[in-house]
Amino acid sequence: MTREGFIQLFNLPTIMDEKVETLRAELQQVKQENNTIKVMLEVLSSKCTKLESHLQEILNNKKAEVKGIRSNQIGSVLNLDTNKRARLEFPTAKKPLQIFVRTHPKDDSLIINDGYQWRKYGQKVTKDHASPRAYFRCSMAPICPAKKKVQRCIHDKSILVATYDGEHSHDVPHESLKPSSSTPKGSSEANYFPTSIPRDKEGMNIDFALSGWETNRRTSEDAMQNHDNRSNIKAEEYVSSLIKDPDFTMALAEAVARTITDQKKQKDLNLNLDLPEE
DNA sequence: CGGCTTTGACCAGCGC
DNA sequence: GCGCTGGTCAAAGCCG
Repeated sequence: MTREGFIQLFNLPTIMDEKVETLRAELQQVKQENNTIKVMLEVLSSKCTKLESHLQEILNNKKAEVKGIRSNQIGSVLNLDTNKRARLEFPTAKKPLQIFVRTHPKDDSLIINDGYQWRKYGQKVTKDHASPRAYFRCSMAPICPAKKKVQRCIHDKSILVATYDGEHSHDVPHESLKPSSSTPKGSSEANYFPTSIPRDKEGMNIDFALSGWETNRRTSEDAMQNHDNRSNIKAEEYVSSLIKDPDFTMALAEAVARTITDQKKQKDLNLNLDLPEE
């Protein structure tokens, strides 16, 4: 055996250890990506369900039009009969807008900086969620009917799901797209990409928090924090144009599906090579 | 002191 | 009618 050969043989365990470490790191990364895709799939699936129900609703409405408005008249009479506790009810939008916001994993607050000033009026632990749901009311105008519910995603607790009800009765506060000074003391707010998604596009809104999360996590965190007003508005315009394109949603779904296929291929390859699986 | 959050109590709707 | 659940109220306490 040559001298070089002996040295190589002597260093073999170290080389193997390094390789194992590299492979472990890669495996870990793939696992994380897998989790992200799971969440995205869940979101897409829920949106698909919403679209289906919306379609069903449209079909039902068409049927109702054919039959006439008789049933609606009966319904309104029934409403008048109710002798229930008078709640301050304002006319709200037909469908709530849902927004997904990524927060720091260690941040357990339910506060999202979306440019408006919200006052928390309740918190509840719901049946199907381990994390509590917080209820907020817009406090920018005395009689603003806008409300929102904020809850953490079941599968990824770093993601906040905000459901908006009602429309604001005042102007959009562009200035406060940055974290506002009126923000509750000491609370860290979630990074937020403003949207101007029309309500009729509900179900097609994009999960800003999720898109490109794994591939560009660090960049997006830093970038979002450093966004100034102008870039936020630009982003808003850009996102709006994307959302208006129905092909974009399809392309996104295809991309997710492709990623899953690629991952499966990689896994099969690893198995063929007899690589250890955790 | 005003504005906010917290939290237990209360209420309405719904299913059984 | 009853129990469960989600949504809201309101008193108490905290903080700048």
